[in-house]
Amino acid sequence: MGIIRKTQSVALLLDEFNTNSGAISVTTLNKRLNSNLNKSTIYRVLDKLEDDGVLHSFLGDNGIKWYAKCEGCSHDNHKDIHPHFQCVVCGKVDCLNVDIVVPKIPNREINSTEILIKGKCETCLN
Amino acid sequence: MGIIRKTQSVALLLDEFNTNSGAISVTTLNKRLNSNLNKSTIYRVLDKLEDDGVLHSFLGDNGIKWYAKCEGCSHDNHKDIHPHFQCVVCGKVDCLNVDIVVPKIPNREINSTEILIKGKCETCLN
DNA sequence: ATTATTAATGCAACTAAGTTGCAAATATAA
DNA sequence: TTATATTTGCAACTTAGTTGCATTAATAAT
Repeated sequence: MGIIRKTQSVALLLDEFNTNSGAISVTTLNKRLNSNLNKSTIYRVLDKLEDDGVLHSFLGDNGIKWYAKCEGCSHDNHKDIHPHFQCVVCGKVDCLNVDIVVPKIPNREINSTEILIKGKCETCLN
Repeated sequence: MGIIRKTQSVALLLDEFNTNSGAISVTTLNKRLNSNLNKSTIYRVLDKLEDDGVLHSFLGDNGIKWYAKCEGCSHDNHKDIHPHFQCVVCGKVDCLNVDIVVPKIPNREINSTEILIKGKCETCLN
């Protein structure tokens, strides 16, 4: 079940994603908002926003959860399956607007695919 | 730095990978071996075996670390970059012998790519 | 506008994965 | 057989994430 009431917590969290491009890790959100929001609240609201198709989540480098805004997703159709890119220098993560073809695999049914590409981002290249 | 001495711990852990096909999660190894080995030892030995190119590691569904035997890797050349498949029913994880083409991305340097495919495995399909 | 209802929040306590420092044990070299 | 240095176990710790419950605050009903 997703978001039902428009609360301060929801507004604060959504604001983070509206004022920043790219993905944000849960640990970063906790550090940024811990004076305003309890960590349980942060986890619960993010979970609901994902349910609603507003955010999508994925695992970054150390198994830490990241969230980013969805484009064209809904509750039962998370359709922007795209790779994520994590910079090994600055740690920043972005969604990549790239298609990667995952071949069919004999005798297996594919539900979803998570692709994490690691390397150096634009700003850290030089 | 990798393995230097041939200890009981190393033998016990390697045995797990020799008698089982597929990948094994750290949590499973801890459950299986906790009467023989301390968890610190398990983490440390796995780490060294990865350094030596005997095992490779990756993150499964919930950010839990999995290990599997390498084929043709060495300390400074982990060359079997392949996708991993995790069954959403039984939780089993296998290495897939499949090539997935990751396109070059403008203004970024790609170091590595982790691909986790989720779905139903052979045995859980029916 | 006031009250009633129920979702959302804060809090504290908890679980589980993973790490670390240090003393004791055990491979290997001398 | 002894010396040395790696490896191990242990206990204590860190951090991500979860849960139950009482309180707070949106929303609906009056």
